[in-house]
Amino acid sequence: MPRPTRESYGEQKPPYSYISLTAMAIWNSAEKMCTLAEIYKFIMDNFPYYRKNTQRWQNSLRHNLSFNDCFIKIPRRPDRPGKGAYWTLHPSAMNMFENGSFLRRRKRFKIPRDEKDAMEAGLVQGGAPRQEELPPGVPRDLGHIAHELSHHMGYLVSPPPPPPAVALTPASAPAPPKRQAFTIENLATSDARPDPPAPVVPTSMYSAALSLATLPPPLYSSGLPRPTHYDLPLAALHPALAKAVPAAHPFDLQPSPPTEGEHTFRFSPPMRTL
DNA sequence: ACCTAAATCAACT
DNA sequence: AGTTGATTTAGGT
Repeated sequence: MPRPTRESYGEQKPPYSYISLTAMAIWNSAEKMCTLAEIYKFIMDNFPYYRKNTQRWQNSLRHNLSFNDCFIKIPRRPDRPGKGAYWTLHPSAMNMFENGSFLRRRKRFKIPRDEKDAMEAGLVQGGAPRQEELPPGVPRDLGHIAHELSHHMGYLVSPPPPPPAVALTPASAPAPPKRQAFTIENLATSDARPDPPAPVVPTSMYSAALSLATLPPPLYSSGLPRPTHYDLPLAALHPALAKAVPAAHPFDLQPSPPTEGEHTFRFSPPMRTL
């Protein structure tokens, strides 16, 4: 039996929930976040089944985005005009499919009330999850998901990030890499050569960092003093990722003095004048 | 059979 | 484009 590929479901409904499909679209995107239109496109491009009934399933998909706490809406920056906000995954939602089923999670992901409130009120501090909220199984589960996705879909990673939301200093835009297999390894490292034990990268942390970096000024200045930095719990940061992030983005991402025994990284978005 | 996540329909913004 | 509620369907045990 041939290995299933992204096209192998044909007109049949793929064994993925809308949540799974949406997560795939987000993971597949270079910046680990995308617009509704991009999510639609990803699904339709890859699953012929969804090329019809669009009114029905797209309504359901939107319902999912709003209803599920695992999806976070990132408002579009004014200097990045276009339609709709960006959607990304909540950093703590990475073990959603730990039971190996992409049809139904063991439990619905809900973020705690207080965190939700903090997010809505300040958003700045709330966007960075506290270390202890990350379930221990995160790395393994992420690896599992990536493996599943590449197995089922024969996935290809999209081209490199376009100029990120933050103003770029790029003397050299990274050359468009060849399309690579959709693995955490390839997401994390720019050179194709794996480090020995291939530790799994918490890409969710990368998302969190990027999410903060792309917060529009109104959000991180609303009512609050504008922070000069965030201390992010990038506890398990893969060395390759640590290198990759500053390469693509001009902000500082450096180890800060460990507080309370935990590793955090000081993340300083570039200051912009409004 | 039961529990509850996911899908659907739909009104409202 | 996004939010919310009500209701039905169906996955997992």
